Amino acid sequence: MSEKEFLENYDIHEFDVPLCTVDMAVFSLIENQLNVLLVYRDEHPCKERWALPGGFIDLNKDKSPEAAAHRKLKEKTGLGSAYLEQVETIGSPKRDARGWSLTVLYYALVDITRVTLPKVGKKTVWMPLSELKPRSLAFDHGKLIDVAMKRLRSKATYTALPIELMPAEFTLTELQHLFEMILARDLQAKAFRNRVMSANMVEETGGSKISGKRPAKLYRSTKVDRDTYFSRPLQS
Amino acid sequence: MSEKEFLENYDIHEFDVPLCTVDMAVFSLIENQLNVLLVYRDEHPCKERWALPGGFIDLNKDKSPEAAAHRKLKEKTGLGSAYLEQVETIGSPKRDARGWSLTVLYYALVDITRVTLPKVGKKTVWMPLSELKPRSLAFDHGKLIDVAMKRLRSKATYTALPIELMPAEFTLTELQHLFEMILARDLQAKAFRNRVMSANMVEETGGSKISGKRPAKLYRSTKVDRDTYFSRPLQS
DNA sequence: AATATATATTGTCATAGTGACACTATATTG
DNA sequence: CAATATAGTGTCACTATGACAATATATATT
Repeated sequence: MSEKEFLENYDIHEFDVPLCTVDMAVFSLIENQLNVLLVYRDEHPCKERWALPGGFIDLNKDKSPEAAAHRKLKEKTGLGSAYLEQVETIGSPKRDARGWSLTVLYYALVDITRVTLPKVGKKTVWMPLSELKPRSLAFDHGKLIDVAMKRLRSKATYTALPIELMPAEFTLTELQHLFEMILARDLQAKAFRNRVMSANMVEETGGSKISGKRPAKLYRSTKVDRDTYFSRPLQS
Repeated sequence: MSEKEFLENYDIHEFDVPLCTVDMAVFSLIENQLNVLLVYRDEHPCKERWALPGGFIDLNKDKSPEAAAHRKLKEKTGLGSAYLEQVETIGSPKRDARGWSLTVLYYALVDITRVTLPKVGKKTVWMPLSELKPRSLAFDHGKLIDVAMKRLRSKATYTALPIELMPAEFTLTELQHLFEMILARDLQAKAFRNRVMSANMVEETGGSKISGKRPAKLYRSTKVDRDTYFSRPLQS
């Protein structure tokens, strides 16, 4: 049999295949709190529960799982571009009542000032991580958020990635607070500042911000390569 | 409609779904060379070309993509356990002639002295990476090996993971050669030894190995947690 | 206007892991 | 016993970090 004949006779519907989805933990920083984007489910399964944005890969629209994730991110946040990273692919016969299902999990870091939640369509909400009840979410999405959060935490120890969550201009103290929140521990101001400055990850804007007493200098991200790692991770 | 009714009426075969596979880059160390396991394809598509071990997730046998990978590893190498890590999930409409396909890529590190290739069934071969012609492989498997290798290289800068490739007993010079091969650069013997010893990743066996002149002490892995990272990555 | 106070920012020093490279140790070979 | 090859160590400079004291600059208070 030639390859042509083989392909003409091949029918994927003859086989048992898993459900195949893409899910995303979209993180943002709102009033000094880490938030994650949730979408309300109007339909079965897990009807009337909150879930991560995501869904089936559209074989006609999507050229890759990344493309599917970007499409869904755009639908939910209006953002055409944002930091998006694949975390892990998780599958089991149990996680979706419809059958054996596989999801490619991503996380996205967005600057909340650039987001416009859609006014029509599905209900979406920013949920502070501190108020999240993981068990209440649809499917295993509580666990997925946990996996994504662990990855973000790990990244924060050896890259400046969380800077993606900051608005256009920010102070180093604000940035330090963000890292402290992600890492769930306090950092030394001097060590943190040396680290950030020597990596050339930010530059002064010239402006300053008064948040009480001494004004803090404002910085912007220099948009260097996200893959540039610090020469040492923060100590545990 | 109740959830029960919904599920009874749900038929995955109504939808266009991607082909869903698991592929593995199984690395081993043979005669001081990094090798990768290849399987000969008897059937279309990509008939009569070499490919990575892998294939469709079996919804009846496999409880997770990891389980599918472990099952295939056992089939091809006889190994019931080995270091196995998910790398990335890659999909596109083009990579498989049968249609839109998604593969969860893993890499495995095996001790070649514990491997027994199956005598019956598919032809399998250990291919030295130095002799590999990536373009000649089936599908995009050349690229997959490259992705897996990049991950292994990255890991070698901040973990002792490659130790999984070594036999039960080995000398530090041999281990250093392995790291040098993976990283594609020379390392300082003193720095390397300090690093390995202070992390308590190996212990002396008491024996020694004569490979010419002064005998080298033999060590074994202490099987500490694979997730314990060095406090600093090797400099680039 | 001087002082208290809160937050921002910097100075200083000890510590620890790395790279570089010279040096020592221990076997075989002729 | 000397030459040699490979194994393994001593030493030092460098650098990023943690710890914490010290300084800077604004507002609030008197």
